[in-house]
Amino acid sequence: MVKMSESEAPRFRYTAELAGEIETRWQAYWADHGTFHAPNPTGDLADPAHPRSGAPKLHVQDMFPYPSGSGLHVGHPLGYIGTDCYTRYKRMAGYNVLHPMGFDAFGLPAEQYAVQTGTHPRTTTEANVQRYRAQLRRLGMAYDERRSFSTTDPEYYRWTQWIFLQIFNSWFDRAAGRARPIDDLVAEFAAGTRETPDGRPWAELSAVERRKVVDGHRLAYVSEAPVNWCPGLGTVLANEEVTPDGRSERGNFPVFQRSLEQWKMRITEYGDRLVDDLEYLDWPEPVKLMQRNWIGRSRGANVDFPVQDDVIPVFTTRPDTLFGATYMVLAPEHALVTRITPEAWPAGTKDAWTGGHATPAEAVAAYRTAAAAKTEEERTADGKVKTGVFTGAYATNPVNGARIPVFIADYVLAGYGTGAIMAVPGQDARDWAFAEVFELPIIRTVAAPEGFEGAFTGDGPAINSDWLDGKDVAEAKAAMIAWLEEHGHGRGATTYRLRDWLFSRQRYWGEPFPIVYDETGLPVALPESMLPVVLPDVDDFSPRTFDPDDADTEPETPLSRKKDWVEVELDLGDGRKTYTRETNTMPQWAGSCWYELRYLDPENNKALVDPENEAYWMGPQRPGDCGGVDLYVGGVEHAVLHLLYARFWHKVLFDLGHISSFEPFRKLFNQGYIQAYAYRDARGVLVPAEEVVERDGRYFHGDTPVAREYGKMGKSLKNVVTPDEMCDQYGADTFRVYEMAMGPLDVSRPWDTRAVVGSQRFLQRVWRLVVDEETATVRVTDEPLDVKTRRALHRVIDGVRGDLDELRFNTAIAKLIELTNVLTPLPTASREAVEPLVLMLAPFAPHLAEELWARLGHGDTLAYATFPEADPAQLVAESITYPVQVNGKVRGRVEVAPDTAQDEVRAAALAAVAEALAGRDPKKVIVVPGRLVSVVV
RNA sequence: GUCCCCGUAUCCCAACGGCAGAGGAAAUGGUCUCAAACACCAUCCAGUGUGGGUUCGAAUCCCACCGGGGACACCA
Repeated sequence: MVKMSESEAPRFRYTAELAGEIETRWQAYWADHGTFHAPNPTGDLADPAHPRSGAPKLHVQDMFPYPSGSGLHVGHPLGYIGTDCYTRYKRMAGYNVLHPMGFDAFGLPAEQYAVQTGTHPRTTTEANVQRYRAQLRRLGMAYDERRSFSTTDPEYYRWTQWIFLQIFNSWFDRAAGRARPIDDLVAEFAAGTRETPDGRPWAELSAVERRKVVDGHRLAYVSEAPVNWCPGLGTVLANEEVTPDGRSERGNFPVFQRSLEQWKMRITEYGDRLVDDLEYLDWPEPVKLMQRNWIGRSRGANVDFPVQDDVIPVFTTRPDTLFGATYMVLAPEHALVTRITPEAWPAGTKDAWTGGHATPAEAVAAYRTAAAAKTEEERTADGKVKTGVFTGAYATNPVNGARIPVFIADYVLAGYGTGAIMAVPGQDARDWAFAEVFELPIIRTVAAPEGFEGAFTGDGPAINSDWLDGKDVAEAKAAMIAWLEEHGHGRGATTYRLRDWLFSRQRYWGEPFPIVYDETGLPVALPESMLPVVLPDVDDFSPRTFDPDDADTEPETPLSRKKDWVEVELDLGDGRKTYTRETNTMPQWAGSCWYELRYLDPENNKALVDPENEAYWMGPQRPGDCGGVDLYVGGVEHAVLHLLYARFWHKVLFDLGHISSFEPFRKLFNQGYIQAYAYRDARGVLVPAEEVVERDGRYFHGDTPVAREYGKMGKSLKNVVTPDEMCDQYGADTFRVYEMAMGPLDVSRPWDTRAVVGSQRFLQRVWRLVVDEETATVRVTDEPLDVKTRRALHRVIDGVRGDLDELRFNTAIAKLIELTNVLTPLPTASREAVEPLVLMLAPFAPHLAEELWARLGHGDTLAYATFPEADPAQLVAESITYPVQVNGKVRGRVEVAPDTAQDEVRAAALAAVAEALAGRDPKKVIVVPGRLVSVVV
């Protein structure tokens, strides 16, 4: 098809073939000349002679991809093209632009492929990275290729391991609210300024005891704790990697709670700062909200409720409602349940409370068994109907001595707060629902509005609350906390939903820990000089996996089978000894937790980043600024996981003085997705989307009618379109312009190959404006523009700059098309308009723009040419046409000079609509300068 | 169930509270062609999801509802 047309089209038309030739040539030029190298202030990448050396900086970054085996489809590069257009514009506008790209290359698919085929994951990964690089180069991305890396490069993960050691070798000083070196903690213990856990002097502790105390404070630590064990994957998972219905995010296998010894990171200590510092960030509100939800900070109080000889602490956000606490509920799994359960039902036990059982012990046992058998899904699915059972025990409400029954119920979660609550049905919808089922008293302690039914959770004066009466909720909370603390019944407290980050995985394809164990079984950090700990080759890449439903299994790591690697003889200061290596590997998130920093100084082998380079590219820009990447573009699916972990590591590095910014990404932008239609025939079988045709609004595959559906682009839906196909059929520049012109960057939209031709026609018109299609001669003249066209040109320049600054690429392109359409019919193509047009086109269609720029007689790349600036004098219209409205309807128009006084406009307007007024007196005349005149009669 | 975002022409999308259309696709007609495709020219197409309100004036602001997408979902 394409070939036929080329044989008869004018010889020098801008076809896909010509575009391909131009594109290949300019890609080579850019690579050969290092056109997009960005100079650093210091170190290997410093270059004082660079045209942007010392210029204002701009650091723009994309969320780097995992290089999958199937390569890029047209949806993947949307954000990359967006940042490329933006940074090319900003570079021309005078900024020193850092726009790098790397690869998040550790991860499960390469490992699973290795398990199936025996191919080393490194082989697969490197081949995929090469393919991605080639695809991105073909799209004309202006990356500084010197700054590219994969997280799997030993020279990269050496620093990932180095950061792990920083975290391992520090602790969180709550008084200071920040991380400090672990040596400071040891010094405090030794000096006696900090008490040891059991109160004995530091000197009396044995060496092993001391190490255990210190290890208990490290930000990275090993602990035996309930974790998410996924037998189907053969590994444990972080909470964030488990779906709400209790399955693995990857693979969708069942996940079980098991108590296992694993590495964790003390991210919970940073809960407050991770919430509070969101204020500094220019991020989409939904993402901030998701982070707040995930961290789940609640302020309130812990209150002690005596139950027989025990004291059960509860956490509440509403200490002000304590007088309304009419019963207590423990989670079924709560440790004290058995102890407080008496032998017989006390007098006055209601039938509804016993579940029909003869003794409390029976009732409790039956309820616990039933609750344990339920999955997480079942527990929440029928969440409306409250279930539970009376334990037979009574607690004492500390504020008024009231005797209140203690229940167990599965609406109280063992893992949150203290696993027990005081129930205040008057002010809590869940407690209200439970109280109705179990006929429990309801006492309102906040005055509800007249006629209000149900639990009232709003603000209002306290009632039925003795000395709290009349206070509003906030006052009452504060007063109650003070009272509890004064009388020893409780204290103010803050709880988080966030848990410590499970950091070890039983996988092969990840960063090894820089940790060994000595004869005590305690971890020992390897010194920096031994980094990187290189991932050894093994024969078998798979962790031991199990029947996905078999919870009673134990993880076994691939590295543990490599005995000659695991056992190692080292001198770590105590002479040569045998140590055992840690055989877990780090989770995939590790490499992406800090890559924004390595781009700044990728070849530095003395530090992860030189402080001067970090301060220049990412440091705070003004007092009160958090610093960070100026623009970070990626999908919203990383709202919690990656972005939370990266913020955490960044803050630790900040605390330890390695960097000057305390947030990694100042501005975040979530790009939309390109989705695609898929088609099924009557049997429900997918047919290749490219073979489907539309006739009269219906869709056919051959002669078979097919049904259209809308979804992700992917092999499974048989609707993949690749950028390579688009480059072959139209050229990379056309593809770039099309993706940017389809709509705003943050809006998802369907792919439509048929519509791409519109962008090609546009570029062809621009080409034709400069180059004669028959002779290839340049047809641009030095004749000045006529006055009207000049004004149009400057309006477009002004608009395009404004659009680009706000990432509104679609409207910027529309304005360039508009300008082209204005210039096309003119008898002569004037340089005065064509050159700015070519420069403004450069961010979107860089190859074509470079080619035209060269043909216009410029000897150098336009990457550093000045982006056109509008002449303010040209933006003032020579005359203004005012529509004149009478009662909201346009009844006439007047044309006046731009500087006409309002009175004159008013007079002219009234004259213009005299007929419509028909002699009526205007009640009111509104003149909106430069816009319109509105007459009210 | 709660919260957030979005509903403009056949489709993708524009429009500081001020004449609803910037741009693209499709469709229709034409120029070119032996013919077709490409290219070029022209034409066609909505009163802004629905109902109220504020205003001289509402796609835009407010309220309710409908439809689509997303987040959270016993977190005390």
